[in-house]
Amino acid sequence: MASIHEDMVQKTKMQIQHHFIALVEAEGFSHVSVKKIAERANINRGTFYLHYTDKYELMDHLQQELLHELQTRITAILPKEAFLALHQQQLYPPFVAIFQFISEHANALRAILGDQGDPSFAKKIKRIFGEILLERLISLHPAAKDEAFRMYMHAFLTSAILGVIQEWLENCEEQTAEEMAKIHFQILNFISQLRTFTQ
Amino acid sequence: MASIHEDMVQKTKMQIQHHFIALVEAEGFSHVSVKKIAERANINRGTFYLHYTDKYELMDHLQQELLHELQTRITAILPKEAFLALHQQQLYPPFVAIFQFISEHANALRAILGDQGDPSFAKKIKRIFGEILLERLISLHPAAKDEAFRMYMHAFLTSAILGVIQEWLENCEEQTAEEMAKIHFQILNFISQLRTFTQ
DNA sequence: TCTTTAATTAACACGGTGTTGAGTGTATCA
DNA sequence: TGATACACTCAACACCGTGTTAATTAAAGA
Repeated sequence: MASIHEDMVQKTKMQIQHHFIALVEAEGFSHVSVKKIAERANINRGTFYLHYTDKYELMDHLQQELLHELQTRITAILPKEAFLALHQQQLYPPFVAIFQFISEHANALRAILGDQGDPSFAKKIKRIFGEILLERLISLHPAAKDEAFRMYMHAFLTSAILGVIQEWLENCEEQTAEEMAKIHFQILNFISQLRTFTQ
Repeated sequence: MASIHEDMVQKTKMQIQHHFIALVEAEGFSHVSVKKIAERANINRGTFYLHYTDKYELMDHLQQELLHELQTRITAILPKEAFLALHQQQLYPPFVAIFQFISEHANALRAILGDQGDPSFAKKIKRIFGEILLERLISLHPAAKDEAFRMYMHAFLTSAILGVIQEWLENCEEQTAEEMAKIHFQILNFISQLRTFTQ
């Protein structure tokens, strides 16, 4: 086992994935062709087809890896503790960890969530955010019995969170993960004071 | 003037646009080909190229029309009056008008903003929402001097608003434009009460 | 040494692209 | 009524990326 053949396969796959990400980030998924990937990765076009059937399957594979990693990190968040930290103006480490993960995979995420990316991936991320984090929160509201309200509340908050992440990625992570967590807290504070400012 | 030739051109362009929208909604922009458009619209493929150089130019044209219409409707909103209406639990007509416009062009917007749509269009809409509506609001906050905070606050709110619109489009507008305006108010109320619920 | 396996190479049919040149039908105008 | 202007049709063209195939090379392990 662990033969050099398997190592070779892994190495080739890494090559393909790396240059695929770079190409999607630069030109957008729709303009990426198997031919270009092969040229950049210095492999024969036929070799690509030994590992993936499609550029679509490759994208899928990449997305599922990222989603799975994200999911485990989001699951680690305990809403009560998170809000406790918010009130005490303290950073909540599992929250920071998510921004760190995003920072580590900024290239891939920028490619998928960027201007020429895949809206369906954004939707999957929103679903994960929502299922794990928001359901309990939203259900506290009296209007939450209303199916429509829950649905749009969900869309509002998950889109907002993802929007901030996308903005961060676009700015090439000029802020550190800690700063992003702080900014999120500031935003939540601002929103909860909206009434004061507009009266 | 107003010759029958010009009428014919208009009719053909309408045909092309209509079937283009239907195809993008059904299969996603990347899977739409000029060939398919021509087949559906019952025109010769060559005729398409008499009017547009590309499927990309066609998409661009469609987007610019929608953006321009949206912009005029958003400009009609006066933030002060809007928030006055919010506090008085009243509907603000220019706000409702925007949801009506979206409803009227639901097919095209679903195609462009949907799962297989164009993320760059979403970004353009966010910019319009932000430039016209949010700048004055955000600048009221003490932390607004911080460039980064303004930027992310902007991303947060515009993404949230657009997210609700996208959810509405996905549900094939089961809610009326008035209901959507109400739901937006409910959401803002909920957010401003967040502290209460989490204490 | 012989086998296994990843990758290479070149060729193939297929399908969409964008362009061309010749031709059709209809409305406008002299 | 006949000329002409114009939108559109039709068929053909070279071009490019796709996905598949069969034959071949190179390197590792038994």
